[in-house]
Amino acid sequence: MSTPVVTRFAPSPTGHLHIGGARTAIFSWLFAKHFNGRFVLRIEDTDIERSKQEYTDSILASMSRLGLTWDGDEVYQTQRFDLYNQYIDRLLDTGHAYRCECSPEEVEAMREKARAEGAKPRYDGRCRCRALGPGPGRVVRLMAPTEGRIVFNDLFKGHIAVDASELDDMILRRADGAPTYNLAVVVDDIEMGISHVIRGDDHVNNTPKQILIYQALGAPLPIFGHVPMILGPDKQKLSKRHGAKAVIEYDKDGLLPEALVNYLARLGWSHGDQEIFSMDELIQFFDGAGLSASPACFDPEKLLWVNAQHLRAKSPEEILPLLPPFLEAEGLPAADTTLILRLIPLLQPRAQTLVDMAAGMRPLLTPAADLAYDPAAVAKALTPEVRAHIAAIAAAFAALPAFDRDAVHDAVQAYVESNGLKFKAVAPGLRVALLGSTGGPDLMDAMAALGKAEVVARLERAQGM
RNA sequence: GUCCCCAUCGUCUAGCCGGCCCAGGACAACGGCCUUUCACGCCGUCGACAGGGGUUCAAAUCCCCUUGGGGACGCCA
Repeated sequence: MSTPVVTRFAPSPTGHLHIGGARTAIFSWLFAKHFNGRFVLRIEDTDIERSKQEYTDSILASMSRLGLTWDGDEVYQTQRFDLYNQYIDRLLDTGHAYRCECSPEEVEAMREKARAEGAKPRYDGRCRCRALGPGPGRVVRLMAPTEGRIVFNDLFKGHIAVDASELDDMILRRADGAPTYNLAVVVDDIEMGISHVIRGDDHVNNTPKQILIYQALGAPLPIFGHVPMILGPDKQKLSKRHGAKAVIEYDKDGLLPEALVNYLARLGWSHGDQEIFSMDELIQFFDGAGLSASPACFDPEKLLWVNAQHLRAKSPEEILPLLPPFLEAEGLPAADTTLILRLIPLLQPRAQTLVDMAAGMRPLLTPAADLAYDPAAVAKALTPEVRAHIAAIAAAFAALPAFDRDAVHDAVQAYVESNGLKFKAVAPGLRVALLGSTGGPDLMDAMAALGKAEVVARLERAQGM
């Protein structure tokens, strides 16, 4: 029996969950799900200055929203200082760590010196052999090996090697007694039984440092997998102006969570030529292979397209409950669910987002009396002659026993034929009279959906425009 | 500055233990078909192996250099 797969996502609650972090979480989650493993969540809140509860809440909400469920309760690092200190003491006892009393200023001077010499800025290890005991202002540093190479095989990037001389004796415990990030991460990943550390690319350089801690602790190494960053459309670092919004923002834009996940997963990863994936398919296909080793640019256009595909694949019943907030935002009535349910299929091929869909319903959901008419369209399509035809068609409609698509279509067709007209002669006028403008869904579908009374009312009102 | 990583159409990518690739798919753009409109859909066009050296009968595929991009160098995470 092979070791169970356990992956994790470890955000710091210093902001909302952005798409970069979400994408990392998605890959970590998919990997665990693919191998029937566990996926756990750890809140790295040791930076008390910047960490906020509201961000933790927001991140958890975003995770849930995306369907990235986690196993067990979240782990908070601030609650585990005792644990970290036990490990640090162990390192001290075994001679893998030592105390250092150099001030931050002194260390900075060392770094400056190294920089000036064209070397990597680092602490020079001057307290290594002093065997200092506990004392105010003293930190604990790792007794790092001075030579050799630290190598590991990254799940996504392959072989990575760094020379030990590049690393210095990193601080494990600060002067105020708080553990340092790298120490806490290693302790937690060991304690939580993480088998695969899947995280952002910005941590590749931390990995050799952490490996040193694992080795000092005599703990087995997990497998590391660093997922490449996302860049803005201009290849620059992703920033707010590129649409690098928090995950929750996409809800407001009318994006479906499964579409966001699909897009983000497909960004930097592929499975043949397939573009659209359900969650289940992603789990089935993502086994860690095929993830690109280079950063990818975020493309809002394609996100929209992916969303449109998911929107079209849904049933009207599935979309119905998602619509009210968007209709309200448009100032449209959301109460008539039977009507809305009939309208959804008409808008599905015409909308990329729920915002589009709600907006597209405006001419259909606005009561006849309030409908806005586009003057240019009225002038062009509603000539006196056409108005007469429309009046006659309205009368024919009024006499119709049934008002389904076929009945409406036949009625119009019969009128057109008996008057020696082309369908095209009345259609544009009918459209403007009905919807106020020239665009929109199929005429017959729209009329059938609106119902006889509403259609007749609209056609009559249009006579006065 | 030093170190690590990366490099196929504008973008996401397939291909990458060499020949099936004068490089395939998708988004975007453009053109056409369908059509009462707008869309959807369908068909088509434009468009890439960063540059230079090798290795080889043969390189997008292997090696080296250059260039470019990203990341990292904290008593932040």
